[in-house]
Amino acid sequence: MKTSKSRKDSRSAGTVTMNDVAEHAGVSAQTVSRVVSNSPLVTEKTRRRVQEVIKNLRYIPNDAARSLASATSRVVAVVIPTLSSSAFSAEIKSVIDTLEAQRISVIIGNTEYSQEREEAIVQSLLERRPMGVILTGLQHSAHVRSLLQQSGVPVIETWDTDGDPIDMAVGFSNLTAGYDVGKLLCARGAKRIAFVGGAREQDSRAQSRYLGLCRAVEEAGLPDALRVELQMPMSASDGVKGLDLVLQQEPMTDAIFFSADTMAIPAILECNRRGIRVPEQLAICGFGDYELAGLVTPSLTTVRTKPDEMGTAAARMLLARLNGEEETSNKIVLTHQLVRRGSA
Amino acid sequence: MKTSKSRKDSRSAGTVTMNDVAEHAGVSAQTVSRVVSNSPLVTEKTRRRVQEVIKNLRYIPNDAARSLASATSRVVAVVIPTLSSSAFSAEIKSVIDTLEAQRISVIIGNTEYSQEREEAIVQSLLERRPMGVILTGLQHSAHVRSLLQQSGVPVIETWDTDGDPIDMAVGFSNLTAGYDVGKLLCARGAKRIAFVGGAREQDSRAQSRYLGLCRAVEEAGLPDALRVELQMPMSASDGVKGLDLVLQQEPMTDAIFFSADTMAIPAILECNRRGIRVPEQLAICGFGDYELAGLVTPSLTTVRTKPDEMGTAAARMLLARLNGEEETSNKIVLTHQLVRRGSA
DNA sequence: TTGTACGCGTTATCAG
DNA sequence: CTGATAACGCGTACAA
Repeated sequence: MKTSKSRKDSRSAGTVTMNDVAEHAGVSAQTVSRVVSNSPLVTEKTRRRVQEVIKNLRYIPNDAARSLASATSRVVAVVIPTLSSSAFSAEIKSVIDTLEAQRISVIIGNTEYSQEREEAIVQSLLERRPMGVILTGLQHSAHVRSLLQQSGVPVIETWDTDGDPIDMAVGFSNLTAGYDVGKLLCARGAKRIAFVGGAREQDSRAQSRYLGLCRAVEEAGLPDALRVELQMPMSASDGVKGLDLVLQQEPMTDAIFFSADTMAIPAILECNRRGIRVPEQLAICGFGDYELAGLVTPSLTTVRTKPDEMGTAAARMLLARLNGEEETSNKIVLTHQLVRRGSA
Repeated sequence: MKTSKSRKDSRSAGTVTMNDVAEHAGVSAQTVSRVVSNSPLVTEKTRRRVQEVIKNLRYIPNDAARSLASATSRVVAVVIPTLSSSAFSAEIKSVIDTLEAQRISVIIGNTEYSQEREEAIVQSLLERRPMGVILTGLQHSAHVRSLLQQSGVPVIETWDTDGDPIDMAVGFSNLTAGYDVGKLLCARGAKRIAFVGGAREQDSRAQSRYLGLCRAVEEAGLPDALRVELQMPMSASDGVKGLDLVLQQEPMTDAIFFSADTMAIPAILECNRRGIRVPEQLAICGFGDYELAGLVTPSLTTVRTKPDEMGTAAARMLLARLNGEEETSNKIVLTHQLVRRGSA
């Protein structure tokens, strides 16, 4: 009879383990394990008995032990730049929904657009030995990249396909999207175009859209687009602020491309209030096709991307890799659509 | 020399463990463990040496092993009804930010307003032995409650304080908030008031707001408020739909209380479009004080709650419990404010 | 179909 | 201040 203070005593005593279930059911722990994991190698009868005991004892498997023994984790990490954008929320929702069926949980890392925070977050997330890591964008510090590559975890980068992924990527071309917007604005006859977005180092995707815009502007033989940089993440009031800054720096501006509908929608509202006629006097184009885009007056011309499809695609791509399926490509380019409405 | 196919071979071979670090550093694994966990019981010299090796070998601790051995998990689960509401996103962001400092990760469970999904999610999340579970609202199935209570995990319910928590709660009184709105609308002289929200069983918090509204309406001696129920989660177009349904069922309605700004804002925009004068002809009140509330015309009268403060408070409350701090109360009631603007 | 032996990578415990 | 040893709860491999 062991009397030494076993470690178990000091733990939350009441924890029911697989062995407890096994004893009560008169089977081996292994059989319980089989029942829990739905192995077909168990008689219907014993399965029922074991499940009964599981229920009575309220046994809940310990995932840490499972992970340790099986070297897999049922966790996927998603790292995003902000939680205050409906686009990223929608992406996460799709990822969660897609992975839930496989009983995989999602851990969220929130960088707030900071590369430093991204490093710390990735490092910390890797300790959970996730089955995959879903990042935002293609721009990451060398440290993050090497960390991820060393670890061998499948990595999926989202929201951008204008570059080479660490491993896999699902997104769209921000460059092309920006170019499309530029073409439209030029075709409308805009002469002085401005762009409002986050700092270029902070949000490289917005930067790509800006570059696309510039290309179109240049092709049209127009002067360079004014670029107004705001602090990320952007809020609705930044729409008004961006509008102010543009008009202040370049009063003759006749078209503004906002890097997100978050800003474009308030900008339209503000124009209405000030009596600035949209689009006649000032054309406005957003990005993201948020819900309200079609409901404001004039309705917002914007670029529709599909965050939910992107999330689903990312999750599927990851599952495919985990299932060892053959990959046709490591990069999925989703289409975006220029949704032409009233504001431009 | 062991030659049997050890299990290690079949694993992702390159994994560096604490023992590897120990060998390379010429110390015991225990010392490495102490260094990793910042134990003060290590000479500065050996600490440096070990850290050097950790860096060179790119050692990343295995959290599953840590959890198993220490019976703690550095994970907190947050269960919300939808990810498409900025309110819940804001709450989550605060929770993540507050917990990040303690290197605690957050796992998100998304119920989509389904109690069934909530059960499955809670069950599954408990397998991770989270340090705490943060739920939305006070309404949960008996199964969920007993599951949680049995497990012994600290539970924090948010967004509602009109009832008894399983364990702890942080929120505000939806009942009072609804009552405040009702008082305001009545004071404005509204005679026929309507409420637009989700199905009552799905969203008990909105239901409480409705009940508060009803009380005020009754006190004013007005006829019962019309209640229009929509499918959760609500989107912007539901604002227009809600408006339509109300006017269709009760054309003489002169005030609408929407259970969320998500709907109230599009409703205002739609009224503008249709030439319905707000608030003269139809007063509109929202809930949540979303960013755009102050930017539409007329600006939206609404109730401000503070999802971010709620998230922070919930996280802190949890940390306090984990630190064994004494609790003054198991329920924190945050204030809400009726923000009176142009629409009501 | 079921059971046994062992190891997964780490921390707790206690001896030095 | 450091190390040896024994768990932690489960899955893998193989035997029965």
